[in-house]
Amino acid sequence: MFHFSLQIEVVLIPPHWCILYLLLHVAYYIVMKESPDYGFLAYQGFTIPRGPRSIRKRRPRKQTIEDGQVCAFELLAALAGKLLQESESSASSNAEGKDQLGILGDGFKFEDHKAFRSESRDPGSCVESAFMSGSAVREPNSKSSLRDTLHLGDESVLKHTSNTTDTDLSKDINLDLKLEICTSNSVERNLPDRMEGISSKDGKLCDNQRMVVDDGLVDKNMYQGDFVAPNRGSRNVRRANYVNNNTVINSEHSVQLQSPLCKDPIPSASFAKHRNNVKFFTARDDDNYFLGNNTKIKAFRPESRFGYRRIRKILTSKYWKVAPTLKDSESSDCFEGMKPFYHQRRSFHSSERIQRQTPSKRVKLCNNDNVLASDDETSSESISNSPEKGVKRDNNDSTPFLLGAIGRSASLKSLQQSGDARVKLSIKSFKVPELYIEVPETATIGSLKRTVMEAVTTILGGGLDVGVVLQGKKMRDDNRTLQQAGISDCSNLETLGFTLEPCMNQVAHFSPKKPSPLLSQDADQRLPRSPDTPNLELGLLVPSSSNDPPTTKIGKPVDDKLELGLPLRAQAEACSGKAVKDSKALVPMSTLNVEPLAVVPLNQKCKRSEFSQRRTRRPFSVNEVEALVEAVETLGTGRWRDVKMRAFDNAGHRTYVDLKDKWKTLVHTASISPQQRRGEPVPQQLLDRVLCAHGYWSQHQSKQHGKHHVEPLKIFTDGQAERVGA
DNA sequence: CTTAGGG
DNA sequence: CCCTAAG
Repeated sequence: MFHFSLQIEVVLIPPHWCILYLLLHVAYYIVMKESPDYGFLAYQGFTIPRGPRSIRKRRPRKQTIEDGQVCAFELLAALAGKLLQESESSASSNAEGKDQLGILGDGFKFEDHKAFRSESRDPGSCVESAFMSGSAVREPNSKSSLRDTLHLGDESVLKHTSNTTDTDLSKDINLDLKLEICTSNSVERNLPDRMEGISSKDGKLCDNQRMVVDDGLVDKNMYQGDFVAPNRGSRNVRRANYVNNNTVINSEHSVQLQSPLCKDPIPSASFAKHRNNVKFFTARDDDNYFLGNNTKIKAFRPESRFGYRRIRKILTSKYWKVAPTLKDSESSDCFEGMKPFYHQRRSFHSSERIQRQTPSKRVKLCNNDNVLASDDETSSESISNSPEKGVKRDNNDSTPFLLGAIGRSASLKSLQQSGDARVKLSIKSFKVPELYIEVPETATIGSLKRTVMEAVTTILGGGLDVGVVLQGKKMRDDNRTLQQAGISDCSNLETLGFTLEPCMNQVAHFSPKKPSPLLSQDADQRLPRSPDTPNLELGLLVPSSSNDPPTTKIGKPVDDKLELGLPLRAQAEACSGKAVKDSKALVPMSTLNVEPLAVVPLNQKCKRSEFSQRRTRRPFSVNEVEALVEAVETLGTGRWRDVKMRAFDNAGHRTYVDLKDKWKTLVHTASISPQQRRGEPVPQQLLDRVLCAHGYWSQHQSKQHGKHHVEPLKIFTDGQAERVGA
């Protein structure tokens, strides 16, 4: 049970822009709760508990601590976010959004790695992978360590919202963990990994602290990320650099954290694969923090673009229900990449499945007593929140520790300025991908902790994408504007949720083959699919406050813009190149797709939309239809895969089955009277072509492979079809 | 994994 | 869109 929360600002993009930009100011806090109550160990079987049955039973954190056990793992993970802000228009609006996020600064605390070391007492383990909160470190016995560490509270949020300013926003991260214990398991390995970071902040948290994470699993290679933590108030940021080539950050405002490079060389070819570049940075001045995440995880088996469905399937149906033995060939396949991490039997897996996970409970960090509160509600949304459950802050305000639901609350605001509407929202928590952990029964609690930590760090450090869920539906189309998705509608904000999920590079729209190393898959996904869009450039990266030099978070010579911008642009270029290749490349559905999502009653969302979630509906735009028609005219109706590649190659969604289905409906649509048609009207001309092509290919049996090349019927247009077909 | 169809 | 049976 991890509680993970963060705050995100979503900037609405001008209507016609096809890019969805999210700027995430993310602070991660991960806490792992290992209280015996969990019963992880209790499970002998292969089934894994979905989550803590009863969190309430858990003992207060402090107690655990007292027991001398590591109560929680705290992890500061960096997550990347992309933000686009239009500088010009934003200028005016910035005033409002200015002090929005202060998350990182106060929210996190980094500790000395010494503490960690002290922590590692596990006989068998070399290093304790647990993260201790700063306070904890200092005062191991302190019960309130967590609390201190985390400055999470509604207050901050509120302040934030109110733009009061420097308030800290902190978030917690909730993770649902599944543990699988195999009796037959073998020895665990301890691979120390460490993440080190420095965070600065003016507030309560110690500035210049650094965090060291020891992750047994992670190899040096695994984490080759840079974590940049925002430095809000501190002038001096101290930077710990364990990484070989770390750059030092001198920026006053920024701090850079470098993720762990382990000294321990753990030879594993597989590790090489896991490289993360995580950037965690924030800008202090304008209060805009950017989290850049450049991570790429290959741990997961690459999924073909066409195959995401498969994964989905796996995740969704049978597998997820069955407690993950991972015996499944399929599932193992999916995760196979992960295995290398754990040499022997130890392994953890994370998958999208998580998202569908049901009844997982969320644990929230609580106040002074370090109590963990659980949120019973379906994991599905970060949306729902239960402030009431939260514990107060140390301030003893009665303010609930946790923020309200994501998007919910006053913090949301949309204003129309300069024609640019903005949506502001805060995210209470992120859902993190499910983790599968396998440890021997004989493993010690400490090793279990380490294992979890490893898994968590691996996941967080390397491969998460942010998912957007609206009304229980995943918003998969990154090209869609918030407006189009209906997010602009204030009333819907409550149903807006975010998830962290394993990245699926493969699904990325662009350069699926291999994303540029610089780019994070994250970025990938968020990039506008169509290069055509003039606005691409804009979108990318203009930091919300373009004027915020402070954002220089990156200590490197490069300024933040560069940091972010370059990669993105590069990618964009790549894309465009590709696009060029595929003349059929679809034009962003942007303008055409106006169809907002139906508004679903809030209640519905709770309804475990989490698991059997249907893909979000993405009506085909006219452009897409045209591309489809064109492709079918050329290729015929039996080669959907080819059609897909030809015209929708870079449309991450849109499987060939989708195309086939669409064609089916198009044919139907074309055959009915215009009055009976619904949805975005398809130009009659296109429908005519549909009929022509349909007729033509029906006769030519394009589907039959035996057939030789049938002439594409590009020739016809309109009325000529008949003739040709004959 | 693809196709083809039904739901 | 989903799901599945069939290549």
